[in-house]
Amino acid sequence: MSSLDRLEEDSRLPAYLRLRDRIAARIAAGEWSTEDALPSENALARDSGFSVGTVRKALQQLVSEGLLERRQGAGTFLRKPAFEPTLFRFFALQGEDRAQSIPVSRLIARSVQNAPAEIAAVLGSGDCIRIDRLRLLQDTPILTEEIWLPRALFDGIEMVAEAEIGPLLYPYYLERFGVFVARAEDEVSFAKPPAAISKRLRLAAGEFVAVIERTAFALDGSAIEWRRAMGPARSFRYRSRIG
Amino acid sequence: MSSLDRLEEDSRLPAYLRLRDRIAARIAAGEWSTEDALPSENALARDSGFSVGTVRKALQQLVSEGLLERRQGAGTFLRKPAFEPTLFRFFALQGEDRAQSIPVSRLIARSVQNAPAEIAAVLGSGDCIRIDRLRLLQDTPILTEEIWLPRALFDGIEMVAEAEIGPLLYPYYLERFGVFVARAEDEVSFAKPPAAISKRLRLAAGEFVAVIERTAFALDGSAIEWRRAMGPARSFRYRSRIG
DNA sequence: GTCCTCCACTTCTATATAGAAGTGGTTGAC
DNA sequence: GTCAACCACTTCTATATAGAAGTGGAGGAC
Repeated sequence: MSSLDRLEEDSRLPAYLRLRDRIAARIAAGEWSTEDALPSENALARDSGFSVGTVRKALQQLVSEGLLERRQGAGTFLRKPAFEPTLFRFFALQGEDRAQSIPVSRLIARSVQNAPAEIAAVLGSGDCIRIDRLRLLQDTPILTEEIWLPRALFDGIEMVAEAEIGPLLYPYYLERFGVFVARAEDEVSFAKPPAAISKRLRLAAGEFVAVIERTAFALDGSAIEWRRAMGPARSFRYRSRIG
Repeated sequence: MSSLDRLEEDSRLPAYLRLRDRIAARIAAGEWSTEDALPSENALARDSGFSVGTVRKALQQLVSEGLLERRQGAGTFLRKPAFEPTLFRFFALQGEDRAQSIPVSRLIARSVQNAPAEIAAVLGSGDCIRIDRLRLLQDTPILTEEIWLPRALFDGIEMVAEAEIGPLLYPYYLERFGVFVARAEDEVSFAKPPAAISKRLRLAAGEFVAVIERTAFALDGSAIEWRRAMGPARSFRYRSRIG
């Protein structure tokens, strides 16, 4: 089931972009694993029929998209993007020992559902899977998440054993479903939480939460995931870089 | 007073990076205005003595840094990064008419002050100018800002007529002081405001604020400005893009 | 005036080539 | 065994050249 089949090559596109697409498809198909060198420029040029310069441009493109990294003298390597750490850094631990404690994920519920209109509009379809997840740090609830995935891409994820998924979702999306998260957009706000959430996070009465609404996108720009995360506003800290 | 003088060219750097630095210096010196075309690749190659390919690489570098944009057939142009719009988009107007109302800036106080230790550490000097500013939308206070600038770079800004500064600071930094803001780091959190702030924003008793602490950096990576903005948490919305 | 064609100019694509710079393993001297 | 020299291999820099693709203005047909 090569991903190449689905890829109708647009001949109006310049050669280096078509080559980029072909390599990206092979990456998505899992042809190379992380920390494993891709073929060299010369080899790719020979195999593809393009010149070395064109191959370089295609590879450079993939580097700028964050898919590959190249090390002079050593080779070209797959780069697994590290999204989750940034998300978890949102909620800084109050006091002392930050380093030693390990965040834990617990799946609360998974089901096939019709997404609300706004979410369906973003994802392009209302036929969705909903995942509810709680993340804890030293048995203290830090973050509750509500995650919506289009069933067309992630069919079956509601049945997988929890242990198989692991604490990080984006790498799992890639490995199991061939879906690569290229970028995301966050929207941060503050709100009074519904009673159920308040209880789940063990908040004091009237305590506010920070709300992070995130839309994740694939390389081609289509939306892949929508999620809403909430955590105690008191300990909230969101870092972001502009420009 | 050409910025070139201060720039000791590191001869170990590859040619395209040295050329990049030279062009960046000319940009920072204000040689070209926005929406004004830079010299063509051919012209730059002739003048600099490098080949066209090397010039292209230097320009491409500046594009990827967000300083320039190139339009095929038309030319290479300065790109003024649009920071302030993003900052103002933080606080969405609650209800109806968003488009037609125009945000207003009002300077509350300006003075030469010794910065607190944490801020001095970031800016590299405690000898600072402090600006307090209030931003309003339809006469409603939306955001109060406390801005710290190193006096070495911005000496005299505390005396300038308010009308001259205008509502946007970063363009003014560039025009008046030759300081170019290349990127910034934001940190968003949630807090109970001091009484003075609460009053200034006309908040109800016990109402919380969203806090945005921003450090702005120049091209060379040095910190140029630190600011803390606060606004009612209720109407707060922060957008950010990852990856 | 309005539209069309053409032209000078821009950036972009694609190729070829030569050597520099860095990496990692093998080989050989000691 | 240890170290250094070497080597095959990688990516990176730099140059040159030819033509494609897009822009914007000038000049002519009507």
